[in-house]
Amino acid sequence: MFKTMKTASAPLNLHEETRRRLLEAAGEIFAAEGYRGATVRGICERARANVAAVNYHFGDKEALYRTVLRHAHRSSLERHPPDRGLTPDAPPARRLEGFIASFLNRIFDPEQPAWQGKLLARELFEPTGALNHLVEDIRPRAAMLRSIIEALMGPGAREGDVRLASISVVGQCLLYFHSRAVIERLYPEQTFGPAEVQKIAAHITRFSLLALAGWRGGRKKRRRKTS
Amino acid sequence: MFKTMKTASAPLNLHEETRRRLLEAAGEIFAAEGYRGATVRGICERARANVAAVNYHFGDKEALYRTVLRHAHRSSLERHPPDRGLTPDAPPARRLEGFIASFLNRIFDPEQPAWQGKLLARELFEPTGALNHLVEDIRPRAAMLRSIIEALMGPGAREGDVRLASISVVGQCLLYFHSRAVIERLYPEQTFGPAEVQKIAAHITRFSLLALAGWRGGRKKRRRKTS
Amino acid sequence: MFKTMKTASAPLNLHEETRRRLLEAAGEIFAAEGYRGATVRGICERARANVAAVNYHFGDKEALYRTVLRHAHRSSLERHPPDRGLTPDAPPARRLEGFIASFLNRIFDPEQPAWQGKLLARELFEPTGALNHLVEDIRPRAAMLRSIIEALMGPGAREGDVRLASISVVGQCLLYFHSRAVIERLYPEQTFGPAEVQKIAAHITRFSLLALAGWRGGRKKRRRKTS
Amino acid sequence: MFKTMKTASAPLNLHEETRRRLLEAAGEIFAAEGYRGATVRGICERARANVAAVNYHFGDKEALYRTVLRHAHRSSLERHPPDRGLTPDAPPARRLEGFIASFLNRIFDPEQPAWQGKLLARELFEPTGALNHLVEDIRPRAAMLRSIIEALMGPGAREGDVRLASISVVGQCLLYFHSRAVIERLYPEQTFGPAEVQKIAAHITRFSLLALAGWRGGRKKRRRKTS
DNA sequence: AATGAATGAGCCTTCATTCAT
DNA sequence: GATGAATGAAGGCTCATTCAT
Repeated sequence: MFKTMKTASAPLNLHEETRRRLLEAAGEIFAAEGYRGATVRGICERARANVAAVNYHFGDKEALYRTVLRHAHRSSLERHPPDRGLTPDAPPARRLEGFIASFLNRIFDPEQPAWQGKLLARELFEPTGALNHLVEDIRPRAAMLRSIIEALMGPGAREGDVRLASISVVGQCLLYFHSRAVIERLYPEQTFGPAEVQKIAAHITRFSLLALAGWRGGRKKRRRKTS
Repeated sequence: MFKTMKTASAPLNLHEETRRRLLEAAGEIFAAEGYRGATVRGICERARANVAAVNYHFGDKEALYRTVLRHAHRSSLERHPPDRGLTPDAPPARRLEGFIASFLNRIFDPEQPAWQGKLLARELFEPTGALNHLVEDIRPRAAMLRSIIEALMGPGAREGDVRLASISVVGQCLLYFHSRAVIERLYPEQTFGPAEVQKIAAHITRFSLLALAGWRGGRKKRRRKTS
Repeated sequence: MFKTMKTASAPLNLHEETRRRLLEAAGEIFAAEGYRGATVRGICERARANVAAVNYHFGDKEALYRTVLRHAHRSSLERHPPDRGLTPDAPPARRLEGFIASFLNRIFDPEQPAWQGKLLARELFEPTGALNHLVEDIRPRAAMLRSIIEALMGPGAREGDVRLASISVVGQCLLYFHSRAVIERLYPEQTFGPAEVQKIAAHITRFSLLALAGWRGGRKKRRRKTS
Repeated sequence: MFKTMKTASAPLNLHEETRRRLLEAAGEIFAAEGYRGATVRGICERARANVAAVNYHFGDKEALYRTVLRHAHRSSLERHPPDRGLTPDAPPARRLEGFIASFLNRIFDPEQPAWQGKLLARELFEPTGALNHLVEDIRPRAAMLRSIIEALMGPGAREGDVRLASISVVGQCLLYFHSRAVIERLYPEQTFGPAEVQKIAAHITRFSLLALAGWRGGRKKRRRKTS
């Protein structure tokens, strides 16, 4: 009985363990060197695995890359769910606040391995084809944000405006993701501890809510004007 | 002396001409394929030069890359001055509009080889030291934007708020630069011709102006409240 | 003794069954892909056996190949006896017809796994010693053909002529075996269904009988001339 | 002057010389090991060339193979032209004799490197795709043979019969090509010096002419009968 | 000065084989 | 006895670089 348990768990664990090590090593190297710059040999070496391990576990280099990318994005999403536990019937302003806060927390999560962000940024800026798969993971969140913004803009909001506004919101967050190095150099006194991140989230939320409120008001006014 | 004159006359022109063609070809290919993806052969072919021309003129591939980067760095901002010719005493709303429009036009300029921005952005992933110089070029533009926003926020604006607001404005623009690939996949119907870019610029301007106006109003209200 | 009985009963059947399946699968794949083109994995997969089964049952890939070759060697001629059941006292023309038809049917037999002949033929390129055994199997059939031809050529036939004529007959048949690929490319409309094969056999038979008849007649004529 | 001659001829010779050595080495190794069994590394080694030489001179392994194959076939054809200098208006019997003799001389040419025949035989029996190109070289000769046979069969010859008869003629020759090893073992006393080859050619010619003559006669007779 | 033929290091991948279970 | 996860040697090919001219 002991034996069967052993054969049923230990080898599986070894298998999974090797796989995990490969993913970890691949993530770091892909992030540091890019897809083409990374070498299967280097990844296997760092993972203390055989040269053929990548092909054995994942098929080929590209499949490994896709897996790493998805893994990074999903683990990040799981640690900071974009809805923050708020149901769709919560007040839209609070939902927006939750969305933005979770977004920023994802970006600045000190627990998340540094390579995950770098890897995602690389793929967003320099797509390799794996982006197509990744976008499918992004799509539902984009839809969620649009529904929040639609609620904030009011019933008469045009689809195009909702879309542009959602991009405006995301853009304010993502700048800290893509251009953090520049911001840190422009404003060295700016730090990104939990308190500061919360402040930034509050700012973006307020900035966006004000814009959206004004939009709604502006539409009304303009309507009155034109009518 | 005779020798240098010889090398400095007609042959030098050819020499320089080849060098120039190499730089241009390299820029386009580096931007399109990335550093690893670009091949020396491909660059030389497009520049109608010899296979050995890169090594002959620049030493090796990496030196060529650095030179291209420096080159791009120089000429990037000349075509689209951030103030769009507006003097500092123009109305701040118009100055903001000019800033945003010039920013977006730079990103989507179909004339300007797209690679210049791309190459600069690549520094964010693979800092080679050029980033520090780059930031110095950015600094005055950031100051200009802050001055615009300060004017829009009113005299009582806190420095931190101005800074965050300026980041909010820039973030809305830069998203189109960093994550264009994602946007194109999420919204395939979205195109980026001159008319659309103008629409986007108008949206960002309006979104930001509304937020800033609300901020001012909000501050007043809150002051009244707190006082 | 107990032990051997154990291995010789039910488990042995499974053992032998797997071995048999491996041989069959190997034969088909070796014939289709060649020795180098065949993969141990592919063979084991088709045989629904473990990856290591080949090494376990046969030692290594080459030993499997040799075994398959020997196997094919044995069962090749049993299905199409060269005399087609005709007794030696049948008319020689009919015996020739039978010989040729059986030869061609062997080549084009859709039932018999094509690989058997192919594997034997491969010996011609990569002699492994099996060729000598193969020739011994061929020898009696060659003798039979010569006796048929001798009968057709008449009593005065010289041994050298009989031999060359027998080669002429065999050559006409074997071309379809060795150069089928070329024939199919030169004459794409040519197919090799049972009806066509029968036509071909009839052609070769007629062609050969006419030649042999002419030979006999020619000899007579020439004798008269020279006498 | 001497210098320019040197630079204009020596490098070219070296280039061509390397190419030639590669072809020679490739021919031998492809013939011995087959397409898959041969390695680019091994070929380059034997040709005392760089590992990349094959890709440099021929593009890839397959292109090298095609070139070698064609080269072997064409050089063989050039040494023994199938028409043997006979014009199409020569008597068809003489043309057939020439065709067969040149075919056999090609097969038994002691000057031709042994690998050329082996290589061709391999490709005929185990096509790799290069055969499609090779067949285009074969096609005109097949047409030539058919025209000879048509002339011998007389004006009423059906196309199908002409084709089968041409295959019969070629088959008689090719047996010595494909199955020489078997013949040598079956009839050890048979040698293949120039005199014997001429004898064989004479036999095949006579055998075929008799068959074709009989065919013509047979047709006439049968016509009379059926009419 | 400028070329382009030639090089060799190194990449991804495949595959027969092994070994612990 | 039989498995299948894991190995490492080797293969074809690419590409930056060199060197004789």
